[in-house]
Order: sequence, then C-alpha cells, then structure tokens
Amino acid sequence: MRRAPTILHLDMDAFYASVEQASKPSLRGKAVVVGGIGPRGVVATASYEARRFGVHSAMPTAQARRLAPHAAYLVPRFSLYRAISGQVMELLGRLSPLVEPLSLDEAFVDLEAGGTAWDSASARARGERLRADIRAVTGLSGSVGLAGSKMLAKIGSEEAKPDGLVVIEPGTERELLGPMPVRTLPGVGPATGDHLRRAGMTTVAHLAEAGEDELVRLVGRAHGLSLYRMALGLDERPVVSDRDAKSVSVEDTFDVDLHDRVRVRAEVDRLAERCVQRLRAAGRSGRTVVLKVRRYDFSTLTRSETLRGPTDDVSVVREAAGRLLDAVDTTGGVRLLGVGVTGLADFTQEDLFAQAGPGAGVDAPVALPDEPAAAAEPAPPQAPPDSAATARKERRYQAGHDVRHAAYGPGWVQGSGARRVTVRFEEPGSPVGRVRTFWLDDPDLEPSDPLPLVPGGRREASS
DNA sequence: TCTGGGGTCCTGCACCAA
DNA sequence: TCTGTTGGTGCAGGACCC
Repeated sequence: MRRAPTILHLDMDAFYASVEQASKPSLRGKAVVVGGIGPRGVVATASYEARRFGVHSAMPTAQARRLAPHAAYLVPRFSLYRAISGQVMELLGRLSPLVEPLSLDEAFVDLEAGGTAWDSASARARGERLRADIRAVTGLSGSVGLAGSKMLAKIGSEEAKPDGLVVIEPGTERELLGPMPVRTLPGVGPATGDHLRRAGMTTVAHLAEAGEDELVRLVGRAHGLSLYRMALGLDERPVVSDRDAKSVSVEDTFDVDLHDRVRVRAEVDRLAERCVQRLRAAGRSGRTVVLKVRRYDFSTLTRSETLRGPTDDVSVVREAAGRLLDAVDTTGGVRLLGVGVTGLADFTQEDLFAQAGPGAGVDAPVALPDEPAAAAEPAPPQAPPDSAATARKERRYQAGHDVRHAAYGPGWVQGSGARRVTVRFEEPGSPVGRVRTFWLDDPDLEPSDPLPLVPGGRREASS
C-alpha cells in the first residue's frame, strides 16, 4: 500500500449509451438502452435517464422494454466505441507508461510510475485535468477514483459517478470500507455474497472481524486470503500494462433453440472458423480447443481437448470441436454454442506433426470463409449472422447505425420493418433532425461510417 | 423475468509418473 | 513388488468481471 493516492481508476459514464447520445442530438437527455434487441437480448448499457426507470446492465431487454417502453433501443456499434476508447487510452498514456485497460471504458493508471503525481494534491490536479481533456477530445464524461491501491481507486471512481472525482486518502481506508456491503469488494458476486450473508456477514467490517481462517473455511483458500486482505484495505496488486490474452473464443445465442443435429454441427463449424479468424488476427495459436453448449434449460457444459501442439489451422480446430460435439447430448434443444481456444502460443506445430483426427494436419492451408468486414467484431447478440434467411437483408439497417442519403445527408436508423427504414437526419454537431421513411432498397440510401463526436475530428488536449 | 458475449481465475477430481 | 505420497497435467464446472 503506497502512502500517496497515485493509482488512478477511470470509468467512463454509461459509455455506450453516452456515445450514442453524443452522436445523436435527438437522444440527449432521453432514456437510451444499448444492447441486444432480439428476443433473447440483454442490456449492455443504459443511460442515466433510463436507469431512473429501473433499467440496468445485464437485464433482459424484454424486461427493460416493459420498464421503459419509450426509451430508444439501439444495437451496439463496437467499432465506434473502440475508436473513442483509443482516444481516451491515448490520453491516459500521456500520464504514465503503466496503463492497464480493463475494458473499452475502464482503466488503471499508475501516476507515480509516470512521474506525474507524487501526493494528494498533484494526483487530484492530474485527475481533474484528465477529465477535462477527455471531455474536450471526445465530448464525454468520465469518473475518476484516486487511491493508494487498485481496489480503493475503483471504489473511489464508483463513488464519484457520474462525472466526478474522489480521492481516498491513505489511512482512511478501513473507516471508509467498514460500513460498505461485502459486494463492494472485487471478487464478491451474487454467490459469494449469499454465502457470506448466510454466515452473518453483510459488511466489510464483518469480514475483517471474522478473520482469515474463517474466511478461508467459508470460500476457499485463494479467495479467502485475498478477501481478508481486501477487507483490511490491503491490496498490493500492481498496475500491469500489456497483458497477454490467455484465450480466444466466440459464441452465439440463437433466437430459437436448435434441434437439428446437422444444423448444430454446421454452427459449430462456423464458430470454429470465426474463432480461428480471431486467433490469426491476433497472431496467436492455441493448444486446447473448448466447446461450450448451453441447452434449452440453460444448463451449460464445456468439453475440451488438448492437442499435441498449438495450432491456428481452421480444419484442426473444426475437427476437434466436432469430436467434442459428438460426445454431447443435444436432445431437447440447444440455446447457445461456443468455440474457444486456450493455451495460447506465438507459434504452431502444424508443420512438424499431423494433428489428431483424419483430414487434419499438414495438408494444404484451408481458406478462411469470405466474411464481410463487420464479422471482425462481435456479432450483435440478438442476430446470429444466419439465424434466419431474412437476417442478412435487414442487418444492413440496424437500429442506431449510421446511414447517408444522397439528398438529405448523414443520419441514423431509427427503425426498420415492412420493407421500409426510418431515418433521422442529424449528426453530432447539428440540431435535432427530421425523420423520413424510405424503402429498404432505396438506391439513394446506404450504410455509412460513424462521424466523429467532436466536430472537426478532435481537438488537441492540454498536456 | 428469463437470463449476451468475451474473458479470467480457482477448485476438485482423475490420471500418471517418479 | 507393493503401497503410499507428491506433483504435474488435463478436464469440467463455477464464480466473477465489464
């Protein structure tokens, strides 16, 4: 535990929803829900306006629609979020070489390692400057926590939300943590929280009082030891940049359960191909192939097979996934399928050995399927790419995505159906725009790339 | 109400070899 | 040779995170 609050945690406020509000003037101040909009979709992010109706992340979208029927429901645009995240991460990189991204909208920064803060006052000044720079460059707000450890910095940014900054002064940790619910601590989710509650522990102070031995007895060795230290406010985990991925996987939930075994096998093949594409794009190979099956009753099982050496050969992964599927009973229906690869390496052994299974190994390289560019990013959960013949056609105009009309200019899809698409013509810097409806095959209308949120691309931030 | 997608880490068990 | 121990590896499942 360091003596100055020089670990910074940044958390962008309702990130996906805020990006959508920034790029669509008509949605500012309105309830916006971003996530899967199909029958089995869940909410990824809700704007603060939508949260007032009780909508929150991970809630089934169908339930959100009942709570907030008038909200705007939009499909995520990951390529845009990634681009904006890149701008934010670049600002963090100016503060320190030690930046640890946790996701597109969250990161830790070690200010001391960057020599940009050494005490409470300098850390606070850096944090406020960062928030101003993020606003100038992206037009969005982020909340900042500053403390002597990662755990407390994260708790600080949570307290600071929305659009604030909180410094937790070293020495005040136990007093601050004591009354907080156990769920505040990282690693305590619903199951552990319930477990602890049944043992009579509902606050962090209860955990500190219980002692190490009791916590180890309750939740296991590794978890118990770390839980006890966290409860005392002790957290020595360093900020680590450049973490290597340990696995690559893809999965799809189907709008309707699959019963046809041939179809299930075809989906597994397709997922294996997508998985290998991602693997290759990352320049990696993997040794263990994992098949995931979620059945009609939501019971989930995984089966894995370890090869003799790492591979990035699509036929090897496909064959292994197929063998794993052969050993799984899918009667009753399949809700989700996934294929993943773990045991990642930077080389392959395909040239050295023929891998297990007929048809695999040292034969000619197998061409990857010719997928559209959009396949490089996660498929929206509500629309597995070929879940229905109609999906391909309608996917051209997903709710929230950008379009351009030859006469009316840039806009975004407000909705589509009955062979028509409704577009609102506005852009980040414009006033609220007007709505017009077109035929799906209108030649003057086409999908387009997102426009920058801050007019003129980006402004230079202070350094 | 009816539960996404992409990950990480831990635990327990089986098996094998020294 | 048999038995018990220990440690590594593979596998499956669970919990958690964003």
